[in-house]
Amino acid sequence: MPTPVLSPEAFQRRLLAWFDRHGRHDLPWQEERSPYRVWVSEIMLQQTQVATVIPYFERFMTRFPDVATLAEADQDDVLHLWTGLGYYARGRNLHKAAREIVERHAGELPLDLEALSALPGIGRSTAGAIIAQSSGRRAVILDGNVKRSLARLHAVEGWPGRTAVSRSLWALAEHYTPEERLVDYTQAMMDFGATLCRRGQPDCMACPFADVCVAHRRGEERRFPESKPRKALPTRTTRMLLLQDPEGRVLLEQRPSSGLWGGLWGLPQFDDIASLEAWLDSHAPDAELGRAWSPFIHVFSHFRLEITPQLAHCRGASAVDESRCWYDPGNPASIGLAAPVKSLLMALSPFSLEPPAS
DNA sequence: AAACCGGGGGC
DNA sequence: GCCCCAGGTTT
Repeated sequence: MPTPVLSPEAFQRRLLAWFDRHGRHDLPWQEERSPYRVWVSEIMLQQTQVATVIPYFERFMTRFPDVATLAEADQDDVLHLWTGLGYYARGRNLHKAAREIVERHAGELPLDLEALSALPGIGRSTAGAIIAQSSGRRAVILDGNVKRSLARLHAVEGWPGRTAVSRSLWALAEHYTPEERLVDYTQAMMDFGATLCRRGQPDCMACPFADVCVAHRRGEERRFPESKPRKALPTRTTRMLLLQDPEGRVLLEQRPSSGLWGGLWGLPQFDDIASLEAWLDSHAPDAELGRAWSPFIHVFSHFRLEITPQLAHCRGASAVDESRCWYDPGNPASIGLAAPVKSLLMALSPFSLEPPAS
């Protein structure tokens, strides 16, 4: 664990003094603090800011006032009230967990870490928040706001997604967590990160920890927590078949409507030369392989595609259906083409003799 | 355009 | 057990 900047008692004293004056004390789930209300609010807050969540929370509680009502509801009803919040998997998990709570826990949220985190959609931090907020028992939280605050306060190096960094932050969170006033303490930690130790503009002038914050003393508060390392783009490889008929037309296929190049027209694509040849055997038995052009790279936001164009020639035009057509490079039809396919076809046109540059 | 986020899931 | 991703929004 990084060296704590304060004793737990000093940390709690400063934080709670700040919270009493500047924290949020009138959120809907702060009145009538049942485990159920805290749970639903925590799930909603995982994905959305407080101001947006409030009306959704109110509607949800009116329609599903308790675990049993939620468990009995149709999933569609639940997702209907979730509409606009996004991340529907979490709405589905909430519903599924309600049914498990009815079946396995007699309709009451189990207030221990292990049983809570076994429920779908509830992990270590959310389980801690539910326990602390609804029972006042000691439990540790580490959501995004807390991670950011602790990382700055101690200048914890590295991206919190890394196991070692996460372990350090959990250890610090554990170190500072008090035995008393857990409801206020956990709310204070979340509020502190959300409203003062913000990601973009931390309000260090108003911060009760400015004198001990390592990042602030170094003038580097914006550097923590470190962001996810930009990974070098992975490279995938593919072969694109340029099958030409005697008139020089090229066979195109329409791609599936979703996914990469969804709905656009492209060349038949294969992972390797063997599957390309197998495809030719069944679709154009008279075709003869021509030469392969040198590979070139097409860059996407999340990967690089190394494309090896493979020429082939056939005598007659083989079967064409709704998702196949013969494309004349000298007289191009107006159809949507994937960018690298377009440059390949232009390279085939009578006015160009060379494959595209890489 | 990129960062963000707790949990789930793949390996 | 480690790492990556989904899925919308915020910056």
